[in-house]
Amino acid sequence: MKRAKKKIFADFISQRGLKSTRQRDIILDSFLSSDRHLSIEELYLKLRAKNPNIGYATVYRTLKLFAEAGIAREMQFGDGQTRYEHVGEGEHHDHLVCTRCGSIEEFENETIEKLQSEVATSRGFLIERHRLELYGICGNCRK
Amino acid sequence: MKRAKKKIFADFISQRGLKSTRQRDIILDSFLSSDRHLSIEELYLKLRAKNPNIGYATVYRTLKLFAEAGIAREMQFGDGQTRYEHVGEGEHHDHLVCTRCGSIEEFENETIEKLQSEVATSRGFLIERHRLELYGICGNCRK
DNA sequence: CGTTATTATGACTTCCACTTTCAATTGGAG
DNA sequence: CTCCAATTGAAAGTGGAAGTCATAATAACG
Repeated sequence: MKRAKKKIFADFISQRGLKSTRQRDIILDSFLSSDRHLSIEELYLKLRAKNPNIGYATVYRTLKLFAEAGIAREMQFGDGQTRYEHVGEGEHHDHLVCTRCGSIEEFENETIEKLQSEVATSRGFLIERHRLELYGICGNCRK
Repeated sequence: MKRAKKKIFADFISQRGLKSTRQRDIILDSFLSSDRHLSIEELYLKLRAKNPNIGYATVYRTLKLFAEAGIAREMQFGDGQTRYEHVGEGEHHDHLVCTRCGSIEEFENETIEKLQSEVATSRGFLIERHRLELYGICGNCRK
């Protein structure tokens, strides 16, 4: 899995005539071995712990590259920070966001997707993407 | 409807020991007679047309008050601006956001809501609120 | 290999949408 | 009418995103 994404990114880099650098490798490694839904700031701080001389702008730009390469996806959960989640193979999923501990779980539901398509179609609307988030208290916090 | 909301806000104001001011009245009027999903900036500009001496900060703070009073709701559609929509009586609805013209349509679908509850329940998650947005091209733009 | 044309990096600046501050003003209870 | 807390608006402050630019590093060529 990690190997596959590194391959994808390497290919992306060469196809675009970009360069493979130590920083990009470090950032990619760190991103791939992180929780899903990391913010730029969080990844930046995590990286700084081991690499005191890596810049915020580099993390920011590299994450954008990951998104362009298709191995990451930008997300907004209303906390004012952009978060990046790992992208599987074309899969899409929705989120359960805990308003107490901030944890983010994922789920998929085909029936919901189908109903969404129906709503859109009946209005002549062509869906490009969607977002569905349920905010509340997660199982852990309710115990 | 407008009358009812004015009443709600008036009650909110007095319950909290706040004051009724000319600015708040003007802003409330303007908000109630506007399209849904107005950004602070949009409402501010609309107000300035008639009242050149009303401040951005006042509009900003008043809109927050509306949200606290329960007559408005803050929304984010990824365009970097916070929008306020009118709140009906406890109703909730989802959105179709056109990525071309920026228009925002609303829809409701009970079956989807029910499925959401099922997903949450099966995970021990307690839903407080949710957001469902379909992004794409609206019927008008497709013509 | 060494050179060179590019691209990447990181410190710093700018931008933007709020958000807060503060001195002057204004409701409204008594 | 008085007095004081609440409000206002201009301006300054914030935080995260995005841009700038001189320096450093990489890939490709000779």
